[in-house]
Amino acid sequence: MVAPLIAVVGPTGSGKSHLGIRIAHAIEDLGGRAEIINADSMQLYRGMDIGTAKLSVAEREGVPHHMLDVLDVTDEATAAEYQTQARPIIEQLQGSGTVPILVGGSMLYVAAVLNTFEFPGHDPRLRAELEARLETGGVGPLLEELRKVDPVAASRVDAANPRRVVRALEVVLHTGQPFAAALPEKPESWQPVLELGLNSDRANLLERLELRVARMWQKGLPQEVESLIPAGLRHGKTASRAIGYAQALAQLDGELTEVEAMAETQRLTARYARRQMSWFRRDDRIHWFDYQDPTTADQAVSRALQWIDQ
RNA sequence: GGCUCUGUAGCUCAGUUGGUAGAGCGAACGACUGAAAAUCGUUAGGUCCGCGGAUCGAUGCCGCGCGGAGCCA
Repeated sequence: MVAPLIAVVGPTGSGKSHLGIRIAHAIEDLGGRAEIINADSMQLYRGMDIGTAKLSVAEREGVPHHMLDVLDVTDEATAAEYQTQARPIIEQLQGSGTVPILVGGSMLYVAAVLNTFEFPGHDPRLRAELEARLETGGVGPLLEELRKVDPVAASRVDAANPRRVVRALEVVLHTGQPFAAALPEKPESWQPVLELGLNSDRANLLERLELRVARMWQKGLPQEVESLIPAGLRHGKTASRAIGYAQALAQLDGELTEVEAMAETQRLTARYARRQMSWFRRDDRIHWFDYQDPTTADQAVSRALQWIDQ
């Protein structure tokens, strides 16, 4: 009997982690087993706890968590790598009758697991070379070259987005195959999944996020960041850009005052939440719940139990 | 009290030798498949501090107010 898959998504600060725990406990109460797979790109990093709102061991209430603290701050996190690691864990749990609950808000990471998609090849050296060329010559020449080697891809990529052009060229030059550069109309599910979404009205979410950031500073985010500097936080390609961490670093360097660092973090967090929603809104598998509604947790839990039951 | 500078989008500021205005950031919305807490696109915002004057025409020139900054007494 293969256990069914559940996912909890939504913008930062909407309470995904706690809902995940609630659902896991509800399953345990019925004699089943459930474990959580983190789908937050920044919670992958060891030592990044306060700024990523990572659940402490106590807060996990005995529910096993996977894909947490698996990277060093100097490692680069990528959705493709995440996909290759998270999927086997999910399949393994399912094989042993344990319900996997994917919890996280990193849009591309969630999609990489939930949708049928294989990332085309990657070549770090070629990538670095293309990025260097972008740095010196701008997108123009790169777009020109892409036009020569793959006209179809060139006409479909977002020409104004250097990152997309670089990736398209990387894929074509590395694989020798044309690059699709466009997604299928309708994403196909990797396997059946119950996707639960947590959100509320934006004004309320913004209020919560502001509080949350202030609390991160109270809990000592700058100190956490300082302790990660010897580990190489400054040199991490992805980790050093994490919202809150970059600002706390700037504060430590005297480039921002504490007030400015917090304000900047609040601003970026709000913007991030919006982008998350603009991504998740398109996924019509998601059943949305309002975190302000006191019956939400119960409703979501019963939905999950129903899903497992069938 | 005197002198100088200053008041333009939510914020910081450009600008118009007089023909009713723009950029960055922010906001709202969207895209997105090996950096996604990334990257990129679209749109909406303005009695150009107020009143009066000369002018065909003022945000711009002149006068008088009001607000802000600095210097001198």
